[in-house]
Amino acid sequence: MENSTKLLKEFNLKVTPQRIAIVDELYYKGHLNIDDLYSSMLNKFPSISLATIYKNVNSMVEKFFISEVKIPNSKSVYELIKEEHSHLVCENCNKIEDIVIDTSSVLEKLKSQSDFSVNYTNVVFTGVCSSCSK
Amino acid sequence: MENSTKLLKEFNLKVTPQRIAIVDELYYKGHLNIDDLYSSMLNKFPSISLATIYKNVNSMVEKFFISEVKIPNSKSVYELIKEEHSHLVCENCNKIEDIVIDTSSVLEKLKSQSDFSVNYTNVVFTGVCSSCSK
DNA sequence: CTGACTGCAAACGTTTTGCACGGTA
DNA sequence: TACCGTGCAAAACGTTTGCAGTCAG
Repeated sequence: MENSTKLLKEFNLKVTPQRIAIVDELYYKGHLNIDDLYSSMLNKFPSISLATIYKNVNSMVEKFFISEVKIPNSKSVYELIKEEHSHLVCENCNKIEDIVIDTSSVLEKLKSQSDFSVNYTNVVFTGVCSSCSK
Repeated sequence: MENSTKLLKEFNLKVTPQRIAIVDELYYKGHLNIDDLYSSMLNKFPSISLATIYKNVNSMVEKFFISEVKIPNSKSVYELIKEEHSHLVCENCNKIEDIVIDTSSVLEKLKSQSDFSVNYTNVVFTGVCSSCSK
């Protein structure tokens, strides 16, 4: 069975061709906003509705299968949930990369300064990617 | 001269009673979303328009006087621009606190892993604040 | 005095909803 | 077969725009 089908079942989402395509697209592209997703889906399903995109994205978010990534000064993108990671956003080409960075040193500092108990650490680096800085 | 008036002038924003009130409110409350800001303003200016809030917030953002803070799973809030800092968001009471944390250790790690050149580091910690965990 | 700001209403873009139909389990 | 997903159209929502009157510089 294909990977996307398996994943959808694991997250208790009914398997439809549209959903498989959304998962495939997120898998290959990594980060997509609603419009990108809609454009891509239109290639495969010329009569797909934007409402279908929204409904599916929303139910996938609810089931913690995908997550919304809020980017400063830009539209939100969606990505498949995986290991906790940070994001690199290029101001020049707008590309978003994932990077797994050990944030324990910052968490230690926080613990020494505050009584706040952290469940989730969100880090977004904005700057210029290696290909753009060449 | 009051503080807010002075600040508005420094940022080349014409001083109006509505703008002074917005700055005062942001100064005292720290972080406010558009609706909170509108509600507060309605107390002082019963006929203020939402459009006025938007127009002022937008021009203040353009002049780098205030900034939008995007919070995972929640509405954006606005704050006066000051020293770079991170945010603590309580999942329980939704309060947002500022915290100045040294993020150089994470930047060092990033530098050793990638060629990305960082201009701005955005950190949001989500969890439970000290008063809620009591 | 001039240009910018305000408040109102209309317009706009984005997201959600209701419904009839079709597909999945 | 029963329920859920799809596509369409309409509705709802948040934000922006245009305009006439007013105010700040």
